[in-house]
Amino acid sequence: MKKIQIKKAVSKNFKKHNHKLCYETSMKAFHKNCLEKNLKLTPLRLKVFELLLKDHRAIGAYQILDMLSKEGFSSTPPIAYRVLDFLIEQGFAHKIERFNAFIACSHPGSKHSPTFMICRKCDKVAEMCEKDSRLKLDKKSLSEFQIEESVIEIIGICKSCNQLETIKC
Amino acid sequence: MKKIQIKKAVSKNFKKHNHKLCYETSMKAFHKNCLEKNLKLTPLRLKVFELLLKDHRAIGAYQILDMLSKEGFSSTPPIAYRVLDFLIEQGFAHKIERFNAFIACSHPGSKHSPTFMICRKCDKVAEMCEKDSRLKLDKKSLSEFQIEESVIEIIGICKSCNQLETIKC
DNA sequence: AAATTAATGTTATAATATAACATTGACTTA
DNA sequence: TAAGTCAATGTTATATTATAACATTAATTT
Ligand SMILES: [Zn+2]
Ligand SMILES: [Zn+2]
Ligand SMILES: [Zn+2]
Ligand SMILES: [Zn+2]
Repeated sequence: MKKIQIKKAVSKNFKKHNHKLCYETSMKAFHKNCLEKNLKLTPLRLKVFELLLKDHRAIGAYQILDMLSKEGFSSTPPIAYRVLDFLIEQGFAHKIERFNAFIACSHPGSKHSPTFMICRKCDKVAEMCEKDSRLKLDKKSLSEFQIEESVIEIIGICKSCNQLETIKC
Repeated sequence: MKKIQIKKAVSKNFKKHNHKLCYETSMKAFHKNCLEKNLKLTPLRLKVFELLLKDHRAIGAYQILDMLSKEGFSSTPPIAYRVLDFLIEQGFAHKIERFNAFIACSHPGSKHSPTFMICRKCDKVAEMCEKDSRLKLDKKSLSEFQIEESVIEIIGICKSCNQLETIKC
């Protein structure tokens, strides 16, 4: 039986959608990847990843610590930063540099340089897939600089927030 | 008499070059812009801009404070951050988000979203001009997100550092 | 000159992140 | 299985980056 995969644009993150499906798909991929790469999926790592998946919003390390504390986990700074390091290193999460905050990766499994769209009204974040975001650099620059990674963060207003604004007026 | 402007690629920032010329050109533009926009070019602002222009490297706020202190300026954190805010707001400087550090703008005069190439060996930074860096986003994303600004930071190894490495081997 | 505002000065503290070392628990391997 | 090893977590302390709030000074306007 063939799986039919309906490809959804990243902009769904900004709208109402079946988030349970998002969550479950990501969580399944997380489990699968950890198994394949023989990475230890500990309760702490699982919990932090769960928090990062909550609602397409980036969260700060200290917010994570608060939530860990409420759930009975130890919650001193290194606890959060170490798990975040692990998740980022393994390609399961990203840091949003602009906001010193963290979010689950939407295309997990290998390290990559993401492009984010970030709504400054609702704070929701969408990670674009590579084919939807291409940085075109001029030939000379490319020849003189060996690119290793990139930070691309687009800040603006998502359609939902924009429409709300229009209605208000 | 027509001015002949020899357009230099940003990659010059990574190489030996006539930096006195860089410095003077930028400083002249800073003075001119402040005059035109009726902005107060105070000793403090001038000094901070000067520091940011030093050598195509981004510097942190607390490094700036150290240097201000050595030059007899007051040097508590708000001193630096306020001047940096002014310079960024007016389009004379940028923050490199990835490193929480600041650098003079290479195309000053109006606010814009820069693209940086940053060498992780020598820490030198080059701000690309708009025509040399274009972010191509897919149509759907563009139609569903109103872009206001972007952070684009490319990290890698510059040609000079790369050659040094090769020679070493 | 008085009033107003912009810029700078100052004190305190918030927010983000890392260093260094201790403990625990799982996995080897003898 | 007991000893040894190593990865993960726990803990304390501290470093780094940034802002809030209010005071003073200098420039500009009235
Ligand atoms: Zn969702
Ligand atoms: Zn990703
Ligand atoms: Zn610029
Ligand atoms: Zn270099």
